Amino acid sequence: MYEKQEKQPRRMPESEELTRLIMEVFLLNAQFIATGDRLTKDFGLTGARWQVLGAIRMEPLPVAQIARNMGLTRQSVQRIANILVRDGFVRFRENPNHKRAKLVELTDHGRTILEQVSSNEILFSNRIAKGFSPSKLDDVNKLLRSIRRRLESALNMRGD
Amino acid sequence: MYEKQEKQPRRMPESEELTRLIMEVFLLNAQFIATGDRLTKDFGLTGARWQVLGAIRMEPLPVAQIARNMGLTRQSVQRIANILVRDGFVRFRENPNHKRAKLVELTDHGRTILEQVSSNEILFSNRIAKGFSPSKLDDVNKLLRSIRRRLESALNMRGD
DNA sequence: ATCCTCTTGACAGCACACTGACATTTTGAC
DNA sequence: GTCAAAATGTCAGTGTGCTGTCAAGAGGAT
Repeated sequence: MYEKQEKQPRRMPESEELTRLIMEVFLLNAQFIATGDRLTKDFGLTGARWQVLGAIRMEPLPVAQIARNMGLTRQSVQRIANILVRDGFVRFRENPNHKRAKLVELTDHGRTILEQVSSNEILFSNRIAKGFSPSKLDDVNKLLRSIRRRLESALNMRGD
Repeated sequence: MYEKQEKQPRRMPESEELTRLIMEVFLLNAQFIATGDRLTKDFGLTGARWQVLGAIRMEPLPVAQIARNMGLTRQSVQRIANILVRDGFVRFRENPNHKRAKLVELTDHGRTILEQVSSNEILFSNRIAKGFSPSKLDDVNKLLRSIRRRLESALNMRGD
């Protein structure tokens, strides 16, 4: 039917496994996001907003710094930060070191909520991870990281 | 400084590893998406549109069926499908078995482009996966899947 | 001090995915 | 056959992330 087969290159066995891994990562990523939303929605948060709160748990930071720490763009974090201010979890504070880059700081309410979500998250995470070998999980982490490194190198090489 | 520590529950070691795994999955997911966009953009596609094309490579399917196969919502796939029709990669065909659920079918142009992208993807994937043990990748897949299963169970249990 | 560069926040637009609601069609229980 | 339930497409709205562009601020070289 489709006679012009054009000789597709052969896919190596490890490449087939990688393809399955990609699908699994997509599904798992979706599940993690759903879980984060689920753990936070009763507190008037979402997964993304919760992550931003967590990023300033220790110390107030400017939006751009939060973005760098999280591997996101300034604009994405700015959008979240504005919502968090609107909803009272966070406030902007003058930055003595930089007039333009105001600090994002937890309000008392924000900190209280963050502590509660954290408690729930720890209990939930303990339950999910129970029975898995930490060293085996670490092996998985290392392998995933090495795949990611290869992808980053491959993409940054040629025409970005 | 924040004296009311409220006794946070203790996080188990395997839970700490799981937390790192979550971050790694987020980063890897982003990298996969970037890679997909990169492999397709020269052909007038995006990662998401390419995936839909791949879903009907073997046989035309209705939008809702594609969505189920890919783990997405009908509405998301419908949006992509409409764009693919607009751009000439795909057409809607009457479905003899179902008046409402039209079949999404590759056009000649769509199939040609898909073959080219597939060739590039196979070469790229072979290169990325080279040196990884297929059985080790399979182990990783299995572990990720089992984590996902646990999350799905945990979320579907209590008040969804 | 001046100039150039980088950083930062702000605004606009796009891609992708989700939910909710509605009408139409199909399916299945009766 | 009838009728309720499920599936399907459609429309509207939301959340999250991206890019690009612009002006204001900060930092460094001269």
